[in-house]
Amino acid sequence: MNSPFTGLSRIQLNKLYDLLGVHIYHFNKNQEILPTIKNENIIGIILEGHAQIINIDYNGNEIIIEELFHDGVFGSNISSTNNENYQIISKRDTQVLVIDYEKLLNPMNLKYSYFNTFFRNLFDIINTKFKEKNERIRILEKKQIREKLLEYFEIQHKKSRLKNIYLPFTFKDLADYIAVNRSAMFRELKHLKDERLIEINDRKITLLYK
Amino acid sequence: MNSPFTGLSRIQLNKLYDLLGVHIYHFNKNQEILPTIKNENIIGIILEGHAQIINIDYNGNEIIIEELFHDGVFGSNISSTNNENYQIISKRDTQVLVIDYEKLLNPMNLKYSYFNTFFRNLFDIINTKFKEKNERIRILEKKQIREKLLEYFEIQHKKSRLKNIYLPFTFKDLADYIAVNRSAMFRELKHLKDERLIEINDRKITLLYK
DNA sequence: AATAAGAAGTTGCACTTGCACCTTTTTATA
DNA sequence: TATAAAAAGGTGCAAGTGCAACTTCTTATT
Repeated sequence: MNSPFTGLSRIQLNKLYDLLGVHIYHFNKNQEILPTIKNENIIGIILEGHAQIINIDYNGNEIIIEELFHDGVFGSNISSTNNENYQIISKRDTQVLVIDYEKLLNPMNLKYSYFNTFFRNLFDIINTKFKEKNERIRILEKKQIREKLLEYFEIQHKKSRLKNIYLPFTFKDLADYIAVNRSAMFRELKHLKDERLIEINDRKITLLYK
Repeated sequence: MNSPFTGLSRIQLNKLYDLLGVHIYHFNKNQEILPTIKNENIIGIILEGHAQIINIDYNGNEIIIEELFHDGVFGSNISSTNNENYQIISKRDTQVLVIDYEKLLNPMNLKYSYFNTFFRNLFDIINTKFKEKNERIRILEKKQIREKLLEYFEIQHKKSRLKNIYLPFTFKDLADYIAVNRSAMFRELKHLKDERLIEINDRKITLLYK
């Protein structure tokens, strides 16, 4: 259910490609994706590889907005990519499928069952992304680092019901994700450790209060 | 294009209601909407009135997540409402149309052109909301109040291309939106005024640096 | 295996912010 | 139109945080 192509046969997939007039682009490691594919509104799907949506503010700070892997969906209307301050960078060899947004919304498409399947999948994926954005906002709304961390733990805990949280990225990335200074975050993590609320082993965080 | 029902005739609308087995609920001012309508996954559309999605954290602070007016769309998968910390409150007499999410995603629906029109509209609305969330994240990521304000001004300015920004809500709401202390925000607004970067008249903010 | 690059971890200091607590002004409601 | 409630505006102070500047540890890359 996490792939936009779930429920489509190989034949249907080819028909879909024809219908939408898709293009497939190849990128090497550390290439900028947007300048190649961007013409007005598009939706991109990562067929293979790994890319990051990165925001660069006017101080030159880079913030990872989103990680894109196999079947990851991005686009001017879906992700934060319709702004000059955003880049998408391939982190290794990456294939990207590009669909024109206008072609996607052509009502004529709706005659074809394979399109409707695809569109429904896309709808579901975007809803999932939406939830993830809301999760992040819930964290960012918190005013203190401690509260942000505890909210992050809370969200992860509710997903797995486990006391252990395995960071899917580095602590530096976590600091970026909750939008605080890395050193200040470490200081607060130390406080939480000292108060025996958490334990940290590599990227495993154990919630002792759960 | 902002209504989920754009492009549908009255007859088609009734067919759509039948197909999706919708329910319409009425709320008076300051009633909680979710307890009445919530059973698992739903999508709600405000037919008339005004409601707010509100988050209440463990300190009892209320944060307005979203304002919902005529044709406003919310739901467990679309908005932040699938969490016990969220409430939707009607701010005046309000009519809400409720659709079961599972029924919405029934592939059989796709045979009907009026459904496909509706679904396409919904897709577009959710994409718009997605953009709005990303805008807010861009603000919340900023570490300082000044930077948050300037980012907020920047986003509003890019939309209208005007030097004047008209706040769609109170300054208190703005403080909540950018997730900072109200007094601290006022202090920073004062600094910006003193430096002659902005002027404030009621809810009109003039950007003197543009 | 050597070197470089990045992540993890720590600390002092200055600046920023949240918070509590005011006053004044505006808006809503009996 | 009187009264209450909410918003706007302001200030001192303590606490929290960003930032710079390190060291140590781990992971890539030649």
